[in-house]
Amino acid sequence: MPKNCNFIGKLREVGLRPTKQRVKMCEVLFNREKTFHFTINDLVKMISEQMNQKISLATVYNTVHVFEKKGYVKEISIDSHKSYFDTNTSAHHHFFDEDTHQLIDIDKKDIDKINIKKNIPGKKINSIEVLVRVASDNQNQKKFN
Amino acid sequence: MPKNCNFIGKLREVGLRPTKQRVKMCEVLFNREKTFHFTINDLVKMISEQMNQKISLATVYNTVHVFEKKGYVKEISIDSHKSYFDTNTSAHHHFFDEDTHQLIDIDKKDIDKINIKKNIPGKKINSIEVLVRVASDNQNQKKFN
DNA sequence: TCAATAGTTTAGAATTATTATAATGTATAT
DNA sequence: ATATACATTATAATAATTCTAAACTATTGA
Repeated sequence: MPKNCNFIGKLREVGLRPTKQRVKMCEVLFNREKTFHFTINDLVKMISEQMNQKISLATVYNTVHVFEKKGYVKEISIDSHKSYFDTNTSAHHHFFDEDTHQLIDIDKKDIDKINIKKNIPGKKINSIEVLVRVASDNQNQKKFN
Repeated sequence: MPKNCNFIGKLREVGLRPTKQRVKMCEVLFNREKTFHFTINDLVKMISEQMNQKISLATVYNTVHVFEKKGYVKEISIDSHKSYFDTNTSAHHHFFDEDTHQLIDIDKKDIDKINIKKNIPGKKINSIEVLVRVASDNQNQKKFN
């Protein structure tokens, strides 16, 4: 979603009423240069800081999930104990920094096309995603292959 | 872990007392031909069925996590709402069937080596894993790239 | 414009997955 | 055999998420 766009219009387009909570969420999520990775808690914190009024946790959960269903954000599976979301909804790859728990997009050009030489009978591939776990170079080193 | 091995000895090797609960868990997890993917609930159900005695949920949680720390099993991040474990602890790739919620290993030879052309300064790669989501061919089709 | 209504937000309760606790039970070393 | 350290258990606690029902608000159309 481009910067500074008309969030009220965008919300109407997908059949959502442009309430002030939703418009504020759009600003926090989409009014930025780069892809944004967040957890529900991150979002509640940021919205609370930017609004004179408190926002309910349930509203943030509900609205994020509506946005997910409508394709505005996408959930990333990294850690089964926390839900991470991404404002980049295309299938793409990530670094996950195990020290800081930060997600970083991997540019499509920085990874070769993945070719799966086998398929599951009767099943179609929906997505192929790579997760590269990284950590500080001078500690916590594990082998990989 | 090979089939029909001495679980009591294996447990002792990593400093775990071979209680009947742990031996039973070993049998369920490792006494099989192929890699096994499971959730804690799967395991409780299977163990309960195979033992005359009930096993506590907490024991299964605790023991699975001890096994994980000791490198007998490995957690797989697929779905942020459920923890999947795998008896294949090497870094490898998976199909995830979105219809049945089943995990299937991808053989190393069925996927080309992944080459990441960029790195994060000061960070070392710990693992590279690919997740291929599949679903029934005649429904639920999404584009991928 | 302004009420009717359909949809939204909210606080708090409910649910689910997981972890901690404290009492009881058991494997092991001596 | 017995003491002791470690395990198991039922249950309580916690954390993340979802549900609920009442209050609130944006939209529609008279």
